[in-house]
Amino acid sequence: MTNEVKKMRGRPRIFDMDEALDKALEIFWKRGYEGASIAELTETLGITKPSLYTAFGNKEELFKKALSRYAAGPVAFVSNIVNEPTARKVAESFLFKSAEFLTDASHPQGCMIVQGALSSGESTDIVKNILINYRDSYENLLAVRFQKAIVDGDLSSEDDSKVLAKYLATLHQGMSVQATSGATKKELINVAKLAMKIWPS
Amino acid sequence: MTNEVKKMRGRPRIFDMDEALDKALEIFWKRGYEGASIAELTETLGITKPSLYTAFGNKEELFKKALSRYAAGPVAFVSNIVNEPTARKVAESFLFKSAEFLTDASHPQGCMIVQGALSSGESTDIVKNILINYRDSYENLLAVRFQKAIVDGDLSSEDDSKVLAKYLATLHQGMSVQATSGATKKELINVAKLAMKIWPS
DNA sequence: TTTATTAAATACCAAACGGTATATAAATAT
DNA sequence: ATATTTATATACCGTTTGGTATTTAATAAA
Repeated sequence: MTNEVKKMRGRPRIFDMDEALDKALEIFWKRGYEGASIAELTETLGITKPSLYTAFGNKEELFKKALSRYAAGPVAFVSNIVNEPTARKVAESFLFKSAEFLTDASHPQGCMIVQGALSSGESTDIVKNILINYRDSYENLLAVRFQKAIVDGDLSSEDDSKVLAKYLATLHQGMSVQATSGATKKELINVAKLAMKIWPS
Repeated sequence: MTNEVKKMRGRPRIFDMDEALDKALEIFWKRGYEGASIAELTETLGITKPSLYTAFGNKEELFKKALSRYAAGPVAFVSNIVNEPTARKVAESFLFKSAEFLTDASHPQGCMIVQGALSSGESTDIVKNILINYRDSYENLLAVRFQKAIVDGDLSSEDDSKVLAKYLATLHQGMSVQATSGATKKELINVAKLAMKIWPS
């Protein structure tokens, strides 16, 4: 029916926005929000500053878009984890997939949502809070899933879904720091195995 | 014998270096290396830039000195933890004291050694590596202690001292991120309690 | 009292920061 | 063909960055 290629009005963009966004994502992932300079971004994307600004708004907007792409791409697996049949499988999947993902050599080590803006100047408070919300959000996803497991009888009513979720989130965030510092996949898997020994059922 | 007050040669320094270092430490702790600007540092210390530079060298030197002070002061307890009588007490002490320290309202939340320079520009690679070494160093302190515990019969020969140490270090680093993101002492203590359930002996 | 030494205060530096004004080029709509 | 729209490229903006040259003040040694 309608043509796939939209005929836009003005001069056509010379670069692919999604490809550019992927490159920007990699810079932000590696450098953090503050550590990624517009200069490095434009060089890596192969475009000029005005092109970057007309396409993405400003640095903060670009970061937000790269972050959305990160959430929908590399770490999309987290959202699916809650579909595992048991709470134990959810926890295992979360820890082991984290260990693998965080040390994967095909992209920067560690998690962008964890390290994107931890300690930085006052000017980055907005970005810092966005990342805090993301972290809270996936921790909450786990907590809700474990609460359901308690109702299902999969976990005991004496288990604390929120504490279990925070335990996993804490491990994930710690593993992210470890990965950035050079820890190997093997080491993190061993940590994950050990961590799973607390699992109640 | 020798006088306590050294009579220095030139014009006397108008400020106390240790007090200034404490203030600098707090800024670096809160902002990270990159996020702490010379402007904020001089304002907080109440001294001018040339005074800061003659007293401490440059930003990197000041950071290193603040970091030494941090290691010898706020987190000195970590070095003493290995003196606990059993491996279990070492682990408990490490996790519970971390939970308390990281959320203590009397100073910035989280650990400077963890968050001082995680993701940042290329120019901070030296500082990044210094912090990695600090983290490796205290993880190693724990590993050595647990190896001794294996020899003592306090831990089984089937336990892996390095994995146990990395497990604790990972939790500490994760708790640091949690503390910075607003987690309470109570929440982190619950995580620590849960984490201790894996303990082999 | 002079000299040497060290710190203070003011003013300044080049470079990098995020961001834009201006002009031009390339497309569609009329 | 012309007008409109949007992206490009070049050059520029003020601000902030970490760091200093220069002068002056305060002490101890000679």
